[in-house]
Amino acid sequence: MAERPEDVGAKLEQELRRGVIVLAALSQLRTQQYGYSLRQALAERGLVIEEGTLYPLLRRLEGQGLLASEWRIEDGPPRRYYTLSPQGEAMLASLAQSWRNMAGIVEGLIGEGKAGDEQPKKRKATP
Amino acid sequence: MAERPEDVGAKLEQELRRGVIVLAALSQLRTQQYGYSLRQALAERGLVIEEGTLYPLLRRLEGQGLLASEWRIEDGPPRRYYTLSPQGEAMLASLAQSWRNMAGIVEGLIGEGKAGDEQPKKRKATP
DNA sequence: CACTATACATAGTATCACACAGTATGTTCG
DNA sequence: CGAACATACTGTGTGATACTATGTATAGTG
Repeated sequence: MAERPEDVGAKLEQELRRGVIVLAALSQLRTQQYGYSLRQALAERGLVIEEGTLYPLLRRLEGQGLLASEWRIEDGPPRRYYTLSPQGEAMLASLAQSWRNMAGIVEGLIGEGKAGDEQPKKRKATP
Repeated sequence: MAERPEDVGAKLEQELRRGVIVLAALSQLRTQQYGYSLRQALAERGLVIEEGTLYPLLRRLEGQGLLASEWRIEDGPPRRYYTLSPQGEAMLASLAQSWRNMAGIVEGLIGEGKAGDEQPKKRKATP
């Protein structure tokens, strides 16, 4: 079965989003949030994450010690509020660093070749 | 079992790399390359991809019609050379666009909160 | 009360990077 | 020559995880 190109594109874009999700979530949890509000905050900024993705993610990150959570009751229904733990902050800093590094590499990759356009280096047969 | 933080970090970084791999490979295949040389080219630019990842990836991308390949014999052992197909070029352009969009979002996310630091918007109870 | 938005949770599926192992062909050097 | 190493590709198995779909419950609204 030949896959439709728009499916392929969607899948690749999803993969692109995938690696970023954790970083995005952590970055927003510098201020305390509950899951639903976090999801909306991210969506507002252009990053849509499904509920079935976000909630398990938050539990996972908490299990890894990057987040701390507590139930709280205020206006509406009980909500589970999350914040960065100290390790979470450290991880966020580290991840942000990795991201910037990665972004630099990718920028270089997709930028080059427009001009330049050198051919692939042939493995030297007789040095 | 508590996961060691460096494992967690490594895994997250890997996830970060994951989404980028296809884009990186496509970007380099604007010039014809074989698998091994592609791997080296990417490694030189700071993106290390395992063989067990890259080779299947190339076959997959070819299966999706994004790449064209041919065996060729020159100096050394037979090598399978890959290049972008027209659809591959289109996909590369599209993905690069997605990437830039994503990069902008992430940049905004990790940049904000340093200053600013507004508290989480409370869902208005009475709209 | 029915209906919608909010809020969280879980089971099941599919995808995919990587580890690991294997095959085979150069190249180098004692 | 032949042992060791780099090159070049292939294949299997596994673990992690994003998403779909579905379920539960509460709060506000007509």
